[in-house]
Amino acid sequence: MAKEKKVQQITDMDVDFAQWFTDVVTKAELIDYAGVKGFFILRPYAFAIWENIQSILDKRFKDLGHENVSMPVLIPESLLQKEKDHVEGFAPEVAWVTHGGSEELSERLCVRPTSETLFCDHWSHVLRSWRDLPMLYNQWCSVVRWEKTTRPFLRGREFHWQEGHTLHATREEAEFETQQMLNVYADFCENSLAMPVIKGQKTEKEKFAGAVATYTVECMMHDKKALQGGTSHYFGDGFARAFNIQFTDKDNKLAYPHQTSWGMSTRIIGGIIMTHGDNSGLVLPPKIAPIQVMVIPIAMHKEGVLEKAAELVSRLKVAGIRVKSDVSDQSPGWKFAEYEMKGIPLRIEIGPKDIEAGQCMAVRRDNGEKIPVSLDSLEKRIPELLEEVHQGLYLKAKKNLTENTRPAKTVEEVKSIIAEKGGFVKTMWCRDLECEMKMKEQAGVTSRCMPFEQETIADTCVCCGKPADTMVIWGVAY
RNA sequence: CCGGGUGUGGCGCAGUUUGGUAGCGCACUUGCUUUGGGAGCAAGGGGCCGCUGGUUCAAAUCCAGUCACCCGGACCA
Repeated sequence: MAKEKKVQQITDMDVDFAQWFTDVVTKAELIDYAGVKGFFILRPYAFAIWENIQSILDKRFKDLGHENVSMPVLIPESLLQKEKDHVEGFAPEVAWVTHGGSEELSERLCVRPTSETLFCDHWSHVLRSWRDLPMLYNQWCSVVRWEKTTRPFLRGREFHWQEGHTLHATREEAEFETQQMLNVYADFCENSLAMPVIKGQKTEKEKFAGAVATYTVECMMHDKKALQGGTSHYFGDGFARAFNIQFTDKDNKLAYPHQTSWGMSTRIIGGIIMTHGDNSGLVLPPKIAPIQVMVIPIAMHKEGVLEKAAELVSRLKVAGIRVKSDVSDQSPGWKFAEYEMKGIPLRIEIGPKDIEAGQCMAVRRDNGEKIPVSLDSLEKRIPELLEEVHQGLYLKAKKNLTENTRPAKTVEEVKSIIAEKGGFVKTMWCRDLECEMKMKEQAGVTSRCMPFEQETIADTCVCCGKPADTMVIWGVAY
């Protein structure tokens, strides 16, 4: 009976995945819709997740020598225009500011969709010598892109992200940086978010506007669609030339620096939800969960229960666990369901019977397993259990990715795999844009990436049959 | 941008066909009893029926317009 009531609250994910997602983001109190289409309020619980993501990434960036800065929110039109490919890529989806107060501006200003042009303009002012390099900058901010279709976390007209921008003396250094930051994202996804990734390079068609090369970590969601987890671009010196960024090198010659940028956004929270969530709601990976352990006292009115619960909380806090207890007068069953909805990785039940037995009951959110934990070993067992939840989530997601990535040799094969099973398809490809377009038209898939870990599926392109030595992962993307 | 859907206490909805005192469930407040999977009883509070105009003695309901959001598609680093 209780079960029935529970599932009535949110749509079954196997019936309507999109509706399930909407239900979860609202019922777990992550977002609220704002007054303007495509703008979302990140409620405290969602922002706490983002802050945990920020603090882990920010530390890694700084450990690698990056510094945080803040660029303006507005870009003059003339500045945006400077790099041809870049403006072509972004102009259709920028928001314009045309008035200051009641006065029309002499030049319209766009709300930044990304900050390459701002960094470039700044660097053209301050860069002098090879001794100034590398410049390793990052900023945490929000950007605006006037999307037509919007969804919480996945596609908003405003979204929060970090954008790293770096400037290097040589091509080699910049390329190294690009790969290094891609690896930071891959490691973060796998070890902090329990989301397995495929690392690879984007095709010409899918690469960033103005980049020489774009790299990505691609994730597979529970519904087998693809989500880009993070992205890292190598720019060569194209932007430097367009913005006239030059430095005097060791030989006293003027040179153009090589540039990178890389980013991860709040979209990854959508990825977390769609990777780990289930029909009871959200499931958060322990490393970024705002509350890792929720202590629920049972039969609170009984002597000593509340005191014992408070003792567990303070012991776990000292042990470095993000822990809370719920001593409200809701029934235990209500609390169980509530904190499952909110995705808290571990629940601890403590009642008179437990106290008598010198234990508490830990319940894993990922698989529902109930584990008696001796109160003596609390500080040791709870972190272990959190790690086990992380592993459990990772392995489940990995299994989903592996089992739903299939090789194919013909377009027909791709088409039927996508139609019948979904997921990723790996095929050989001749690198021709025409074949890539055909895949979209005929099979409804876009290229996700050319994985670093290449395999030989066949000798010829899946589409045109010409000789091909590049393996591409195809899929339907968010 | 195209198609579909929805706007009624905080949330979810009924009421609209056939105009006539604005209702239900959850949530909220107070009290008592409960507490190992969404507790029970009792008493309460809370509404420009998205907005604008029209028809009418009378509009949540009919008509016209408009706005917003959701879903799908197209589009989109």
